[in-house]
Parts: sequence; structure tokens; C-alpha cells
Amino acid sequence: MARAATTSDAFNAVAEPRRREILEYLAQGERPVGELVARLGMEQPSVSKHLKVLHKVGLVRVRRHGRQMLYQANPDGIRPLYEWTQTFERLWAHQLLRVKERAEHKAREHN
Amino acid sequence: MARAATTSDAFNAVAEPRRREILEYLAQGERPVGELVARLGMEQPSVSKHLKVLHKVGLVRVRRHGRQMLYQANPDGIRPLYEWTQTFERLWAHQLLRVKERAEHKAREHN
DNA sequence: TTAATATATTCCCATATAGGAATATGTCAA
DNA sequence: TTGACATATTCCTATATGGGAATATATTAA
Repeated sequence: MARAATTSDAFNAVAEPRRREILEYLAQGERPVGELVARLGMEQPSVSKHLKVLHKVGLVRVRRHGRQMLYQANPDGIRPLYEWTQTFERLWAHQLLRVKERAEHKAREHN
Repeated sequence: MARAATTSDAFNAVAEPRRREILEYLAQGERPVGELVARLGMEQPSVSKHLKVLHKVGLVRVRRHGRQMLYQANPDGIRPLYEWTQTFERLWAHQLLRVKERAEHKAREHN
């Protein structure tokens, strides 16, 4: 088997750095393709292809406005990623705790 | 150009569902490869290969214990993902607000 | 209509997969 | 040493990719 398609889910879609840039930019609100091209310094066909992937996995919504296509981020699509990373929140807490304990230990040492 | 290597960063490494499963399992603590094989129902070479990718991007740590290799999740490696998703937190807040407003509106209607 | 603008699609290709099968390496026990 | 156990590596192959270049489609304006 080969690698799963970029369009198979949000995790795969977002693995591409350019697509993350696009999503970050679209977090500001609805924007036409041309603005992404201008601001992110990518080729127009490249932007369109990335948007197609993002759309397929539900990470962006589109709407036509005259000749322009207005894209916006669909934050709901990001939630699965957010929630998955939270699996490890507990472990971060432990680390912070350890740091805190070490700091307190040091503080006692110096008294 | 082709797709970026799975070993290029945490985003790419974690795009593979099997690797996420492995990380989730290792969130419990340090575990030998054999236990992953048994519990996750994957082939041993497959698990070893996935672990290699995870190790290369710093998502797991290893330690030898006799014949066994004990792997543990390195939660720090996940933080970049967590932090990136937080870019969109603000947008979720808006949505919750909208839900709340709708609920309150309905409540007023029924008075 | 025709031209101009905005975006999407197609074609080409070097590249890195993930899994299966087989085998290699490393470590302990007898 | 030899064998058994635990894990890693290699070889194979179908497959999807991302970028570049060229072109197609859709919409508005003249």
C-alpha cells in the first residue's frame, strides 16, 4: 500500500505546510483566491489545487462572488486535530508539575 | 516535487493513522515493541518501521532493556500540533457564542 | 460577440511512501 | 557455542503526490 491520500482526512490534508499557511490566512475571514496568491507568494494553480484538497476534507467552504471564489476556513474541520492532541494534555501537565517541583526543590536547597 | 517525507515533521508523521494509534497507546507509559504488536494487531516489522518514523521526528523516546526496546511517547513533540490548532480557537469561541445567543433568543421567545 | 479577468484542470514526472515477505542484528539462556 | 527470543532492516511494488507549464472554464465588461 502507498501513503493515504491527502484528501483522506484533515490530518493528511494539513500535513502539507502550504495548506496550513492557506488555512492560517483564511482564519482572518473570507478571501478570494487571488489574494491568497498575492499574499502567500504561491502560483495560482498551486493555490487552487491546495484549496481543492482542503475543500474535499471540509476544512474550507466556498462561495462564488462574480468571477471570484471566496474561500473561508471551516474551523470545525480542525477540531478533530485539536481533540487528538488533547490526548496528551495530561502528560504536559505532569511535565509542568515536574518543572515546578524541581524549581521548588532548588529553592529549598538555597535556603 | 513529491509529497514531503513522513519524517520531515510531526504533522507528516502523525498523518498516518497507525502511527497515531501507536502514540495513543504509548501515552499510557513506556512499552516494549512486542506489546504494541500484540495490542494493536499490526505486524512486527510494520510497528518497527512506524516507530522509526516517530523517533526520527522526536515523537517517541527509546531505551533498551535486555532484548526489549522500551518506547515512550514524547508529548513535547505533539505540542506544535496542539499550538497550531489553537490558531482557530477564536473561531470556535465565536461558534459557541452563536449557539449561546440562539439559545437565549429561543428562551426569550418562549416567555 | 469578443476581450479581459479570475479560477480550475490537465499533463508530466521524480519521489517517498506502507505493507508483505524474507532476513539480519542483537541479546539472553543453557 | 548454540538456540531462542525481540526487534530492526532490506527488498519489492503500486500508488498518490506537488510543482511547473500549458490550457480550459466561467464570468463580467465593452
